[in-house]
Amino acid sequence: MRLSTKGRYGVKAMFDLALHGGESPLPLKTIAERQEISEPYLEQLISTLRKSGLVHSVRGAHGGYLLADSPDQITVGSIIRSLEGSMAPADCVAEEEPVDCSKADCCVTRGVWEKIRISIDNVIDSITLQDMIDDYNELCKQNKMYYI
Amino acid sequence: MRLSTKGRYGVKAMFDLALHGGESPLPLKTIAERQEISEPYLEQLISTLRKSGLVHSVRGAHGGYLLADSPDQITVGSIIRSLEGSMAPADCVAEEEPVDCSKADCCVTRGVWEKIRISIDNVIDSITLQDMIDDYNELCKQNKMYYI
DNA sequence: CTAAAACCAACCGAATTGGTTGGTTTTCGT
DNA sequence: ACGAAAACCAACCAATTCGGTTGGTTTTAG
Repeated sequence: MRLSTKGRYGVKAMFDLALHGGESPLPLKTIAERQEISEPYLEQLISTLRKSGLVHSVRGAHGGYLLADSPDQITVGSIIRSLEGSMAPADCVAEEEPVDCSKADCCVTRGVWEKIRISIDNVIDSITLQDMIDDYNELCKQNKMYYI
Repeated sequence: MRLSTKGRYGVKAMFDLALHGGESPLPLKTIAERQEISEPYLEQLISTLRKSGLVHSVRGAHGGYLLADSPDQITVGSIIRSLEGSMAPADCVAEEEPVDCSKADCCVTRGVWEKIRISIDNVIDSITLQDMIDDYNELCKQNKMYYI
């Protein structure tokens, strides 16, 4: 049950924006190169993130992207959900428009899928970009591994 | 990040075996019909489960399948892992042969994927087929919904 | 005016998914 | 001894998804 590159690249890009972005917009090219992601592909992903209101864009020369909110207000969950939809292991337990099954009221496996979904949601909704920055500062900076 | 039908059908089939199976082997046809799964497709899945040692088979007429252990010894995790591999959201945090990344020692997103994997593992390894039977008895039997 | 950058739509090859088809072997009951 | 039931097995297949690429247009700072 792998996450697709959409979710993984999306989180990487948003983390990059949180770590290296500031007042002035960060061009996509910079993010794509630093995170080693195909730029035109990342463009599709960030377009989705923009439509979800997680980033703002500035067009034209010296344009780029900015986080729409402070890093401690943006969760990994909101990023992943924007790009991949619900983290439900089965359609019948998705948050948004769960496919309803005729046997739902007596489906034991449904209970299992729901427990998994809730458990994933708890994790991804509890991690913010600020948490990741803090991790980065502990994990990497002291090892003299900057700007990754 | 949906589970594929392999994992979902596999858990359903194993639950069916736990609920309706007994001393004598249960033919696949019965399970497939009751769970509304294509029989030849389910055959591929149960073949995998057999090779993983989760079920035993009896060939010939009046043959079928039996759980290899008591329901309280078989976890949902072992079933899903047999059919789908690790529940890791990214290759770099899979239990078995994690693809190692050159940046692993300074990768913050890796930490996120690992937390997700551990959280999923905790849930699926804590649910046994016996737990599902107990849920069934509470949830369905009192509503007079037998044999589903 | 030009370069940089966001924005957009359409296309594409490869892999995966969710099966099906067409057998063979084994074993029970008669 | 034989027929039916059932496990076992390998190969094939259509549709979808994945992970992009291509080829533009619009916008804006300098």
